[in-house]
Amino acid sequence: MEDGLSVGEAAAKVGLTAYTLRWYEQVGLLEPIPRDSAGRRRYRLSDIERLDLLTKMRATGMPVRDMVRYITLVREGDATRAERLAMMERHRTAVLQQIDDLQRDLAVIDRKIDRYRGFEGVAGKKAGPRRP
Amino acid sequence: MEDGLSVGEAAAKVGLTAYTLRWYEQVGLLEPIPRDSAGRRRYRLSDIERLDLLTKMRATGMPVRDMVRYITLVREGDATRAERLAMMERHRTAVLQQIDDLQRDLAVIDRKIDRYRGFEGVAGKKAGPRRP
DNA sequence: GCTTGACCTAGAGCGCACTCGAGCTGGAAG
DNA sequence: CTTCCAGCTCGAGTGCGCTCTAGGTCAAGC
Repeated sequence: MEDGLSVGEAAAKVGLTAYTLRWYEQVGLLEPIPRDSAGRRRYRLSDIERLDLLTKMRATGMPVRDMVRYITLVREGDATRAERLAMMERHRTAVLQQIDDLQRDLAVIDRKIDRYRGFEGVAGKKAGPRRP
Repeated sequence: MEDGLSVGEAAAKVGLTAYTLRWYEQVGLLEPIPRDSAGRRRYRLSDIERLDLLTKMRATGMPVRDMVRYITLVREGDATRAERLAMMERHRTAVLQQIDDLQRDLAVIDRKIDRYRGFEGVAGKKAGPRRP
C-alpha cells in the first residue's frame, strides 16, 4: 500500500476515466502527478481535491479551456486571487442563468406533458392536425 | 409578402441558424418545408411551433437522436401518444435531475468563492500550499 | 441590364471533450 | 517461471451538433 491512488483508483474516486485523468494532466489541469518506482502515477490527496473541484466546474458547463486558464492562475500564485475570484463569480452567474433557463424550458415541456395527459384516453381528433 | 417565413427569418425567430434549420429538416426533425415558386423554403406557423418545442428539448439536453425518435412517433400518429408522453416524462425527470445536480455543484463553487472572499485583502499564506 | 444578396444542394470540415489502439513495461500471484 | 493485470506513451479516432465551402439559381432594386 503505497501512499496515493493509482490512476484507476483516482478515476473511480472522482468519477472520470483513467484516460481522462491522463488527458487532464496533459492539457495542464493537473500538476505532473508523482510516479512510483515503476513510473506509475500516484495521486495525492491534493490532486484528488483539485479533481473534485475541476469536476464540479466541468459539470456546471465550464469549458476545459477556461478551467485551464483558472489553473494557470492558480499556478501563478497569490497575485491572481482576484482574477480567480472574478472567474468563479462570473461562472456562478452563468450557472444560475443556466438553471433559470432550464426551469423556463422545463415549463414548456411540462405544458406539453399536460396536453398529452389531457387527451389521454380520449377518442377524438381523428384527422385533425397532429401537434408534435 | 408571401405567407410563411424564409429560412433566414425562421432562423432568427427561433434562435438557430439557417444552416441548422436545413440540417434539422435533413435529419428528419422537420417535415419537408414547402417551397415557393423559386424553390425557397417557406416556414409555416406549424413549422415554427415545432421548432419552438424542439429548441426547448435541445436546450434541456435532449440528444438530437432522441428528438428524431420523438418526431418519428409524432408522424406515426395517435397510436404513439403514450410512448411520446413517456418520453417526455422521462425527459422531464432528467431535466429535474440536471437542475438538482447543477445546484449541488454550484454549492461547491459557492464555497470556493466564499474562501476566496474570506482571504480577500488578507496578507498571509506566504508559502503555504496553494489551494486551487 | 446588371449587381446584389438571399437562397439552393452536396458534401466536407470543425471544435469539443474525450476515448481508444498499439506496443511495451513491470510488479504480483499461482 | 509464466501469466496476468494495470499502467505507460504517443498518436489517432470517435461522436456530437452543428457550420461552412463551392458552385450555382433567382428575383428585386438601381
